[in-house]
Amino acid sequence: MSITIKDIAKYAGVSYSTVSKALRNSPLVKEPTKKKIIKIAEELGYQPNVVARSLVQKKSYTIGVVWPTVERVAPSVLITQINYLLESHSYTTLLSINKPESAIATFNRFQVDAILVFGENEEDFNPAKNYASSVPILYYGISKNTDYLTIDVNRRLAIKLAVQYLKKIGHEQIAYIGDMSSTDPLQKEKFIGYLEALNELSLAVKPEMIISTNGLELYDGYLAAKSLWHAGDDQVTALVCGSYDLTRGILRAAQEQKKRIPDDLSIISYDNIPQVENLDVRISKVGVPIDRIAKAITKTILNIIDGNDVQSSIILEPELKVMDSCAPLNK
Amino acid sequence: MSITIKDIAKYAGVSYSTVSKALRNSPLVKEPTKKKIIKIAEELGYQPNVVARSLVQKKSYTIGVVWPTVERVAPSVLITQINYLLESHSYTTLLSINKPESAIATFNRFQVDAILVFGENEEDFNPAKNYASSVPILYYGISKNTDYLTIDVNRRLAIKLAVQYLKKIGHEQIAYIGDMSSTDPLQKEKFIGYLEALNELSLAVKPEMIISTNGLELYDGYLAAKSLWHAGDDQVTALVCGSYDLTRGILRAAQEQKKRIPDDLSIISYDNIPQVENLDVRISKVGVPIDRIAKAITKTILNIIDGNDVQSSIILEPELKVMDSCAPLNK
DNA sequence: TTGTACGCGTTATCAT
DNA sequence: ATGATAACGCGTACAA
Repeated sequence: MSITIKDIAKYAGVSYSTVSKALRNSPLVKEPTKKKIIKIAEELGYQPNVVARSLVQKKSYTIGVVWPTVERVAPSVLITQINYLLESHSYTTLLSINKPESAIATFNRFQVDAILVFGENEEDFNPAKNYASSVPILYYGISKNTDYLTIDVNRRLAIKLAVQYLKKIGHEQIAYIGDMSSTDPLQKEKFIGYLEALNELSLAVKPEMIISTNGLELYDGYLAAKSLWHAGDDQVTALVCGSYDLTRGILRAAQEQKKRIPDDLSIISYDNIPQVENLDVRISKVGVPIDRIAKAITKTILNIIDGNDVQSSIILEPELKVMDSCAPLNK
Repeated sequence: MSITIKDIAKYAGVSYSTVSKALRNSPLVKEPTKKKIIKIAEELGYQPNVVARSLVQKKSYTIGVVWPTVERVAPSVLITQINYLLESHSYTTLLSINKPESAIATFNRFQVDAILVFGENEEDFNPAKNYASSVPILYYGISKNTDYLTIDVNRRLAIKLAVQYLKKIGHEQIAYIGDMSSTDPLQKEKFIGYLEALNELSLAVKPEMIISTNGLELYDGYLAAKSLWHAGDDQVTALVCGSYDLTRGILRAAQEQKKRIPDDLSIISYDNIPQVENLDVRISKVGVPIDRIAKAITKTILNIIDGNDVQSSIILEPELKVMDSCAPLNK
């Protein structure tokens, strides 16, 4: 049985409405009384009951996050940052790992102020289902065009930027390593970016320079890099890689094969996260910086809650950051 | 603005308390009225307001899970199962990725019925801090002995079982691959189990047969296995491995080195999860089966909520499941 | 069988 | 500056 403002009131010899005001730091309470009440509250270990508060305020200062794939490591950095940013705006973040439909229902019953849905493999996900929700929902990482509020990053353009830059510094034999095996449309987007870029730059598409991995783990990248070189053709001078973990694997393979970076091979990695620069070689990276994504999502959520107008479909544009892993090609 | 039982009452031409009873399937309401009310509720898309309900019932039918390490893949299967089991008991699971202290405070304000804390690297975690909580807390994966309610698996015995079995079928050169580099006490426990088993069986401890990885990823296992064989000593006839992902890497390395399993090498892997059997070779595994852990945790939580007596420190004992990856040693 | 009234803990409005 | 009181949505004892 936790203690309430009424307990504090009895203790302090004031009415409980005064306690409420004091704890909310209202100017309608005299300084000394306020001090006294706050002190008592602390002593008793008072914890405001959010349930009662949100009942009267119709606001819970809580954001529900639908997180159906705990298994996937990728967006975890993102959710961590969003959690932090929202906290600094005194919002609490709660996650549900249920299926979107039931998670959204849960959050509705909990009267959260907004719901953030992380996209997953399309199979059991379909925003068109139009989940009944009186709470505004923001979707992230949904490739489909929908009538719903979405925010996402431009993966296609990211890879294009990488290819374009490599061409600009003289490379023409540019390989791509990424996961095209899965049904994940997000991965496909990147590959399309690669193909489009080659086309626009009038570079030939060579099948042996396209390696599809069977996953997004380090080892998958390691294998892919080895198979790229196994062909024995050392023509490849530059490489675009679809994710951070794959890049790590590629570096390991390069080390093993005594390939020097960037002397023998220039590399640009997708995933604009700080970790990329902490690898053995400071790798060039492309994509929307993760903190920019986190900020954009947080801001959008707060806007939605405040009833401000928001674009129904926000696309974040990628940035290329060139580090040590790229060198011009001298023929 | 979501709709309430009052809206339904107006619509159905009854009082709202009748609606409340009908929706709770009370026998005090006539069947036809009940049917009618339920139908209307569905049509209007009524969602009971948990906030109001838990205020009056002092029960939210919600379990808070403190999940400070979204990044770690390991326990994600576990939380998924727990979530499912609790759901089938009509409890909702909510996660917080905040630090334990603030997550616990949050869940207290939300009046959850119980809190489940997943242990993490000890650094910023210390149950001795005695977080103020009027809600019962259950800790999982805390190695330290505390006064708090804990439930955990016996990792040390698990590895011992593996070593003992290998000895029984004739092996004497038994290697161990695991992560001893981190400060994670859970990993250390496993290693201690290995050493104790060797001692008890009067087997020599050979440093070259103990490979410490620098992580728990597939690639770490791959590297470890290679370095084990690189020593050129092919004396090792059996191997105990500290985790599922490491085992996957070891298998890859074995494939590459044309080592046959179990003919050239017997393997037992820690982590008693179904996935282990789906690898190229059906690997023997040891540990507490994940669904048994999930069931035990769920049951304990429900017991705590119902006010039943629970052991303050529950230890789950491991099982060894021998599959294709072990063969007797014929000298 | 159905309706009325009260309380859960809090905030907000009005009166003192 | 402080206190009394009505709401928020729901469940339940009690009255009808």
